[in-house]
Amino acid sequence: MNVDLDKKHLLEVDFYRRDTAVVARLLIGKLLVRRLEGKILSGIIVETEAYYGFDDPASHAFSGMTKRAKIMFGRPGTAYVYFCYGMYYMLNAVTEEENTPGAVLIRAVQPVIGTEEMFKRRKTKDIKNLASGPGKLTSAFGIDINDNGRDLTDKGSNLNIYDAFIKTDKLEVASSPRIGITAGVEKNLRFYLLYNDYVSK
DNA sequence: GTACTGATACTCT
DNA sequence: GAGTATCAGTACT
Repeated sequence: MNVDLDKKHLLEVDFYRRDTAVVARLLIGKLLVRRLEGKILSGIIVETEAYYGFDDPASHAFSGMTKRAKIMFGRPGTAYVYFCYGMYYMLNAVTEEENTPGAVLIRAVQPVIGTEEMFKRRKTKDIKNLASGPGKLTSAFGIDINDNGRDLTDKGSNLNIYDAFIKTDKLEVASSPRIGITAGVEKNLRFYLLYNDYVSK
C-alpha cells in the first residue's frame, strides 16, 4: 500500500480541543506516523478509548494533578505516554482545553508503512498481532517514555497523527465499555472499527 | 478454541 | 507497600 504523506494533513490543535469522546471517535481512521532513525512507520488507528478527569474514576487525572497525570491538563494535541504493568508503554493524545484533563488512549492500529521494521521490533510473524493492542502498538512503533510530552501537531516532532482523508462519518465505528479497568466500566467510551482484524480482543 | 498465570517497574498513598 | 488503561505462554477442553 503506497501512501504519500505529503498529501496528508497534520491534525491541528483545534482537532483535539473538544470533548474527549468526540476526539476518540474521530481519531478512528486517522494515520499514526512515527519517524524513527530515518525510517517511517505508520498505521491507521482502529481502536481508541476516552479518559476524562475528576468524574472518571478510571482516569489518571481522577485524583487530581499528580506528577504523572499533569500532562493530561496540558495543551491539547500533546502525546501522553506512560508506563504500566512493569513492561508496557501506552500512547495517549491529550484533549480538551488547557487545564481541563482529558486524553484518548490509542489502543490499536492497522500497520500500513514500515511493517518490516515493526516485525523486527515485535516477536511475531502475524501482521494482525503487530499493533493490535496498546502495549503492542508502542513496542512496534518504538514509543517509550521519551515521547511523553511530544507535540503531535508539530511537523518537526517524530510522532504525528495525520488526517488520512478517510471519510470517518462513513466508517462503521462501534462503542463498548473500556478494557482492562476496574472502575468506570459502565460507560461506552471505547471506540473501534467494526469488522477490522487489527482491533484488540 | 478458551482460561488462567506470571512477569515486571513505576506511580501514588 | 499496593495497585496497575497488558501480553505471551502454558494448560487445559
